[in-house]
Amino acid sequence: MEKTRYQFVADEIRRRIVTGKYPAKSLIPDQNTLAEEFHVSRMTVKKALDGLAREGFIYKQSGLGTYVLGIVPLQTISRDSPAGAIDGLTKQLGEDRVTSDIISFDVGFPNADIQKKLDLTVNRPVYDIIRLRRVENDPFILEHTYMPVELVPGLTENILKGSIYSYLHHSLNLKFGGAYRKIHASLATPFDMKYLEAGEHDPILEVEEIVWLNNGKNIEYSTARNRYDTRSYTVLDIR
Amino acid sequence: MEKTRYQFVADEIRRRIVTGKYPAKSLIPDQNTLAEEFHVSRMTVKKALDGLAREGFIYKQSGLGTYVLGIVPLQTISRDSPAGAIDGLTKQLGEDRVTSDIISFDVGFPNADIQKKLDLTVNRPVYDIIRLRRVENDPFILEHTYMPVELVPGLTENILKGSIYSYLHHSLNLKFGGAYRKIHASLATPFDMKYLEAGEHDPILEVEEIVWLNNGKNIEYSTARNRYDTRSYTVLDIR
DNA sequence: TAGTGGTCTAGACCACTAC
DNA sequence: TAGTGGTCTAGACCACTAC
Repeated sequence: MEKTRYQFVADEIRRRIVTGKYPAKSLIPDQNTLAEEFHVSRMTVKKALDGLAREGFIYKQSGLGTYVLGIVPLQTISRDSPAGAIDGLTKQLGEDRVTSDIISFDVGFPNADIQKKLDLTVNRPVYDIIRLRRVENDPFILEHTYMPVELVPGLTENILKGSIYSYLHHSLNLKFGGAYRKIHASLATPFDMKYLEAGEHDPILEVEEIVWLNNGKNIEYSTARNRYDTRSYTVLDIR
Repeated sequence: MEKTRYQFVADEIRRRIVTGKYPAKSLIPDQNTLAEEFHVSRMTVKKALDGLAREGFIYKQSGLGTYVLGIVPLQTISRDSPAGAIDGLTKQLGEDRVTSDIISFDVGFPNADIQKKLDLTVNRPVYDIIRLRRVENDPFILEHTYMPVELVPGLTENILKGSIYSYLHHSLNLKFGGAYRKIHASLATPFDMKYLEAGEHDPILEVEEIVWLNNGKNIEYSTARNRYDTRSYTVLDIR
């Protein structure tokens, strides 16, 4: 797993910004100077800077130069979801802090809605999993997940108690392509009241999502529900 | 405003995907073939395809080729917020359908929280605006906006009744750099009940955001509140 | 007028995949 | 072994900015 040159350049410039060597609102050296310093072509420097611009570290203005952006007030509370959160709660919060109760774990043929969401025909079975994710033992997320059996062979209760995502990544060697999410506020159901210890009139934040692999196949349709006072969802939107 | 070559190529390939000339899940021609067809270099084709991959239209696999992604079930209800919505409600829904009631329009020195959110010192005045945005006359979003006066000179009630964003873009010629958003579910306040016609126990979806310009200056801190049954927030997250 | 970042080229070498 | 996309180069021309 060798680092490419543009990754090396991007990592180093990012480090200089984070450590204050390139202070917020200052101009960084121009692309030709950086190309000389790193012994790469200007195109390679540009590719590194393009990535940093997408991450929100810098902005480039043709004719003027490249500026360091003031760090966005990323006062992300530790339980907030980062923008690109696709790697599951366990990775986000650390393995020790997250545990999962399995509320139900079934297999069946998908109904019309799930067929559409997962892009499956009716005769392809899906897992139907409900878990309560706990953080330091407090109930945190009530997660209802559908996954095509054919893409996730060998799922066991043991895996469900830990991290599905780690199983997908490391054991099945699957790679994510992207996710489509929809965030709602909704009313607490008796289910929420029972498992999330929500009050009758507590609002619930629900994240509904479809996740697909880098080969384009849909791997998951799920809803994740939180009590309104335990979590927000954050998005960083550049350009 | 001439189109660049890679934009031309991207637009044409996007058109072929949308019209079905390149069907979902099929391989599109390789980069060399496309380069020949469009009379451009392979790097230019690659740049076009990189953009389409970020938009979620295709995925590329080294050694194999470039595939058309199945269209994500973008069953985006018309009132949902698209992922990159930064252009204001008026542009999103069309000028005819959106009107605004001005609930309050003040100027003052920013408190500590607003100073931090807008990266201002205390002696720089800010507008403090509360508007009720209506869609086809129904109350829709209760919007509380702070903006630095020095960046938005000449704001009037007339502008507030229409679209602030159109004023920023077309009259002041400002360009957005990005936004940081935080989405919450929260309890209805008496204010929500009065203006959004929310019931006492209706959950509220709140989008809190900081918007900055392409020169890195923060232009807006705002909260936008909706009744839970009128709007979701959607995010497309690639790779 | 000198300096900036954006675009574009023609060619090279690479790792990976399928056969 | 042939074909794919990824990376990288050295150089060119451009529009735009500041002086």
